[in-house]
Amino acid sequence: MPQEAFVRWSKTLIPTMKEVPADAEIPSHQLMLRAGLIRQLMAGSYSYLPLGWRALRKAEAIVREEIEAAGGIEIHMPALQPIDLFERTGRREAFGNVLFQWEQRRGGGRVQFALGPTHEEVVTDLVAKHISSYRQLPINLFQIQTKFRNEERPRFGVLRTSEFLMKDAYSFHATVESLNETYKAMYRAYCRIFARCGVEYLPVEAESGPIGGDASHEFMCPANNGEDRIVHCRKTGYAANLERADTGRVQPSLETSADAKPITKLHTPNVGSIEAVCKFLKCKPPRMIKTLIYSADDKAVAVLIRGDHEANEGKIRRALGVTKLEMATPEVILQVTGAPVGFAGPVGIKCPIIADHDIPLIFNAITGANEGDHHLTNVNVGRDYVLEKTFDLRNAAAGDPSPKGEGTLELVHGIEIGHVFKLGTKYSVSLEAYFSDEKEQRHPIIMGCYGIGVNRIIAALAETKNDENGLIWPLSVAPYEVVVIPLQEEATVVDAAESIYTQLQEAGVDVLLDDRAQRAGVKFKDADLIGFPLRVVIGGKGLQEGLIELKWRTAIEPIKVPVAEAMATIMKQLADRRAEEAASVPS
RNA sequence: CGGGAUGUAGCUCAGCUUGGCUAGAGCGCCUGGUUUGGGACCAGGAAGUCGCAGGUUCGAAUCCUGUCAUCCCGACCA
Repeated sequence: MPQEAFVRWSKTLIPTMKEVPADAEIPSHQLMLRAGLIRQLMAGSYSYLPLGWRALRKAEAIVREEIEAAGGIEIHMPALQPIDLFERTGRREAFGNVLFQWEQRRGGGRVQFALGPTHEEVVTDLVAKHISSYRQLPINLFQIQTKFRNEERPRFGVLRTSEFLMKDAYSFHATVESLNETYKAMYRAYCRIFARCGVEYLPVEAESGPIGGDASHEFMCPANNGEDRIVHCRKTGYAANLERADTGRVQPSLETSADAKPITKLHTPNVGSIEAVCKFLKCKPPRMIKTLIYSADDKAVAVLIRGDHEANEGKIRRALGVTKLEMATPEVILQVTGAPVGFAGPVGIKCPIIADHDIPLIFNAITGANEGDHHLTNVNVGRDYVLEKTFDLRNAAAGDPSPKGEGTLELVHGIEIGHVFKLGTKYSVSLEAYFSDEKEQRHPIIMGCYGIGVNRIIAALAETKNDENGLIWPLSVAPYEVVVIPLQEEATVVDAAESIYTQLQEAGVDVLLDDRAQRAGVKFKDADLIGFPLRVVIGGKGLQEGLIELKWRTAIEPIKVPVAEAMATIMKQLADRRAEEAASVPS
């Protein structure tokens, strides 16, 4: 961070709040507001005040350093983009309402604009125009820039906003091997970035699109208020987005159990949902077979899922080998089941059936009777319905075996702070970014893309690193590393504080002087709330004994040092703490 | 977009059920004084078209209708 004019509390804008604003619910939002880091303009739009902006810029600087070390070349592309580019990649429709777009008069005509939600189109177009030979590849271009997304529902303070700072990098390659190499380098850079910022992170396997395999990883910060759900196995280290996670189960026996009770039809008037049936029959959802009717490439198919599980449409699509999958209409359901919605079951249904691995394990199951207002009980595999094999068709759940063969999965919430993705040639083909190889053969350029939500690094830190007194910053991204607090307004105290403050400033330490005419309690409370890593207190009493006081935000007790040794001690402690933080950064 | 809640001073909120004089409190802010190592005290003061519009009424922060905004749950989220 560049050296800047001395900053005194009284000359900057740090509007701390004693009370919790009514609109903020989660800790990061409340604390960032109370500590005076941000202020809301409207839903999903926040101003970054001096402290918040400083933290954000420090995180940004770390991101820039590491991406450059990984071979990234910084550019800056316009947020304002022609809608035409999104038409060409089909993403105008894919983004839908998320894309900010409008039409405006210009010259004699009308132009259609969009605000960039991300820059695959713009960067691919740029590369298409200027790269034509394998000799120019690979190249890795990145920028740190404001992105715009018309989120249907911005929420959680600064965690989900319609305008945010993103580092987006795009790599271009002649070969998949080259892509894999850059992917690995960026993956490593991401680990270093999050470690340096002091934010906990967990790389998880994510939906990978057309390339498959290990083509996509999300970097999650485990947090109770995170919007994403991930499964994690402590024993094997397996971690994946819930959408994507394998469950590690195997196909069970499809034979009818010997002591199966005879099948029985029950009258269940107006009781359609799983919940309602359970209440009516006084049973638990794991004994129910949920029969979901889908239209798969326009053909009806029944998907059997245990009552307490969630169907995973991606897995169903893959098991069926279809591209189009949607819930069937009530008409189709009536046709294949002979009953209104809510009473479907596998027994006697007039369409193909596929079942999740857990279905045959339900002994004496309860399911719809394919007849209005009726359910069947004691339904058993083999005797009452036949399956050739079973599939993994549902979201993983806590307690499932890890796909790595040992250990069990647990479910945790996470804040997505980064995403690396092997794109392949989707954008290069649609935007005609081709290169010629050494034999003059033309190929679409192979791409990777890599995003980091810089605001989310700060928000994730605020969300996960705090205590009842306020925020707790690591040195690396703290708005200021040190706050110097003179407790009285007597000249001796003020002079001593000014002296330390000036020396720290000259030594390159990021320091703020709390020169307000406030009582000690107010200054201490604010310092804790904001979470400056180190607090230097100069008070009349201590000064009489020739002592000043150092207190780390994370420490319980302060350290008292003679004035003459203060600078040396502070510098030493800062160096130690920096080394400590650096030790957690992977090489 | 469906469901729920809330809009009164910079912040937190009371007042609204049962309409009635000049709309209140605490914190913050300004002035003066006393204080001074963990969100001080006393005295005085500034600050609000009660979200907005319409309606009912002699009279509306309060009742009715509409509208806007914000928050929460859900749907959505390259």
